[in-house]
Amino acid sequence: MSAYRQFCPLALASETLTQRWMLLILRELCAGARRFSDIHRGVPGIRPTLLKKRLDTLEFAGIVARPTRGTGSSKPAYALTTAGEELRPVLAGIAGWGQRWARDVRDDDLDPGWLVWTMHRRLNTALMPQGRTVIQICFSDAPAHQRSFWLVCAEGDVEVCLKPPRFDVDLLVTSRVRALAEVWRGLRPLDSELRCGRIRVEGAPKMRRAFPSWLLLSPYASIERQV
Amino acid sequence: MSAYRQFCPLALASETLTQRWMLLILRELCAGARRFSDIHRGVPGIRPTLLKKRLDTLEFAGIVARPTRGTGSSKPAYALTTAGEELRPVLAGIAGWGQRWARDVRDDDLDPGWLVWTMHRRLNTALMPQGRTVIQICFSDAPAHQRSFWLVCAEGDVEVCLKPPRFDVDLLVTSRVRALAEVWRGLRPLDSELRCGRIRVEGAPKMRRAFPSWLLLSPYASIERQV
DNA sequence: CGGTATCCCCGTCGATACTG
DNA sequence: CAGTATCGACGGGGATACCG
Repeated sequence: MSAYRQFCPLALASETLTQRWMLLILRELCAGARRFSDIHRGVPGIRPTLLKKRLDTLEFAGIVARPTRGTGSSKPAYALTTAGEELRPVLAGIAGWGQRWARDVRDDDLDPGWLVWTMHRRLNTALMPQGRTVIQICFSDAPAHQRSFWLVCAEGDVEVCLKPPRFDVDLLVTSRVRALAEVWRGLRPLDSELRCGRIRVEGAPKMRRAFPSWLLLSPYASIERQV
Repeated sequence: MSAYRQFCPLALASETLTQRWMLLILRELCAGARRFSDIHRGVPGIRPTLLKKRLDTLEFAGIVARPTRGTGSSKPAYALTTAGEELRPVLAGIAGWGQRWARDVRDDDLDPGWLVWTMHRRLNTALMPQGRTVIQICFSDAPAHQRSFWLVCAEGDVEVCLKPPRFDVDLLVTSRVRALAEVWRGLRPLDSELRCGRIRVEGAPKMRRAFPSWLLLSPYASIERQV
């Protein structure tokens, strides 16, 4: 993207921030992603080549730093600088506006894999039973290769598996993609979806009752949509 | 720009907002521009074709409305909807971040015409003498065709002229482009630039003394730069 | 003033394959 | 895991000219 040739602070900020994929990459970094592959999982549409290029641009702009660079450490990582941290409220502002006013989602936008990936960072593990909890999410209307996902929760950590883990499933959640996505977005309350059967939960009664408390929704779910 | 295919509110908002020129067009609308040519003067780099296309996109997205559309009125105008008004704090957030953290401006970015255009909306006409006040701005290092501009202030209204108006000049301000731009951006105080002669003001003593109070700076001038 | 029409270039991005 | 190399196509957008 060539520059705007204006010294307005909005124009200067835009040069970097409005490049394609940039805000989504920053969203992942704000959400705590540090490794290349984790950032990529949160922005699956981008090619690795381009992701690398964007990360280099962010580093050059002083928004991202690579703490381990040059240390020979085997764990490359990306981190937000102070300038990057200050983008948090900016992104929150854009997202908040999007929650209120952006277009409706199309079926195209409903990527089940991404839904699970973004959910996995917003599970209240503190309320889960001791030890390991395995939740299987089954999307009844998804193509075979992204029908089922497994969330393995242990010691406050949540891992997303695309194949059945070797552990027993404690809770099976079945739903169409859109139904769960709309709950996630705060457009419908979970309990009403459970009551009318659009989302079903199977497992031990204790687990089933606790499930709604585990599921933290999108950070913007509480902002009321205007359109 | 093709869509991101994510139902994240940030992604949905980005689809429209991160299109090239979009934020600058919205900046002009937020600043009060209503007519096509006024928007264009604030974003001189864009082609009319593309500007029209972007405005249509904004209208389609519900951010801009055309109150006179279909009325046969001869004064076409663009206006922000409620959704558009709610972008104000979002743009202010991005610009505020830019003021603190964006790259330094290059000589390329120092368009004198744009500086005058953006200044003309931030003149404190209430403090000016009754009747008409004409300020000539002369950029000593600018190419001939954008060396001089005239601000004609009358009845609370400020007009930018590229050619000498038929009225006498009350105040002549001479400066290099960068010097005035840096004052505008809040990087240096005006009075020190006046004292050291990097910016010179000629005219009746009363006018000369009043001038600094007329010149409101960039809305972001008071935000301290961090880099 | 407020746009259109047309042409064409070049940079961006996507696809695929490969590597330390 | 964390990228790199190479290639090709597309389309956004820049330039110029024109119109009601």
